[in-house]
Amino acid sequence: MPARPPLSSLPRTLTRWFLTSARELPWRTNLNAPADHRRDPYRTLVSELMLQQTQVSRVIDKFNDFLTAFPTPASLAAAPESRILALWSGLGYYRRAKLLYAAAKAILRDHDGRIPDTVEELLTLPGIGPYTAGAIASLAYGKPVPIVDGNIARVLFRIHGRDATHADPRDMKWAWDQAAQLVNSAAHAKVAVGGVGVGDLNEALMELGATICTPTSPRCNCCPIRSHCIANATARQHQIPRPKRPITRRELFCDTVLARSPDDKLLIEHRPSTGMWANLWQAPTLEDPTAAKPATRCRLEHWLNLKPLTLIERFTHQTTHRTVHFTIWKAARPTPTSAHQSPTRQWATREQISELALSNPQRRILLELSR
DNA sequence: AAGCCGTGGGT
DNA sequence: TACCCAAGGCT
Repeated sequence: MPARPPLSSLPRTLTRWFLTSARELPWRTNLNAPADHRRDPYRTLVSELMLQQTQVSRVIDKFNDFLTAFPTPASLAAAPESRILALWSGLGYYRRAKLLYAAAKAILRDHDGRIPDTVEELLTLPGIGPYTAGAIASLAYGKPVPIVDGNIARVLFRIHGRDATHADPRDMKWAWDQAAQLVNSAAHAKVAVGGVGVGDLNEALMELGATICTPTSPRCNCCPIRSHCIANATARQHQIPRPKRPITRRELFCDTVLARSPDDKLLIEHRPSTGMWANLWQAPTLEDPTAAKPATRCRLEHWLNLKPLTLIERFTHQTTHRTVHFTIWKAARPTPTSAHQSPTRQWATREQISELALSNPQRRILLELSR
């Protein structure tokens, strides 16, 4: 077996691979610019928030729409929150939209509309934790700071052949230390002579994890740093990292009523500002956390003061922590009377509804099942 | 500090 | 199919 090359040569090998084979993504704008101006900080901020726990393929269209609507931090900070949430529809983890909005306001108020360039300042902004702060500082500003996300942790565990898991804080601490060592060696070696910066090393590590060093079936034969990798040398790439312990999903029953008025409007209501799908809109939904089965027709008719109701569809919707059983009911020719009104309930056209913030199941209910 | 927060790609 | 888990952060 050939000896592994010194780890000090890894940053150069990796960044060279990255600069020649990186995917073209809308937030990677100036790959030919100097290393500390390669990315626009605002585009980096928005993309990093959208990319938290979310795959690249899910983000691209949302990112483009979002930047068309809010091209600058000032335009974002000045927008109504409802519009921001609407543009986030379908992305999931909707709290991120609210936090990004709060961050934009703080950037206008405390930083003169400029995205901060230090980890310390970035960490004070809502929605920005250790990973995102380091990502903005290094990717957008070329600062020599480490970052560790799920990808980079996996890559580092495998390179070093460490029997580790993302769930163990000690393993993650170790990964941050390793990432810092790599960044320091790259900064000292002044990889930047060729216009390559520490940001490129960080992004290269992520790109490798996302495209080559994937969780299951890594493509080791395409890997530019295969010769550095202990997991590959010992054929343990499939065992590293160890799987997280499985989560148990709670069941939730949602009974949703589709009510269409004679003038072709649908009844909608606003969800509370906490919990799942916070602040999103939905067709009136009875959600009983203690129920083990759908509500009875009688209870629903009484609840909304609408009858008769007919059952038109059932489906389940999975989230990370829940299995949501939807039962969809249709109200026969309701008239928009005060009986159905409440502070959070109103009638709206399909066109209006299509512009609102909706969860994916409610989008299906209100815009597809209602046809 | 463990649970919570969405959705769909990949296998 | 069912299950893992993704450019995490907040409470």
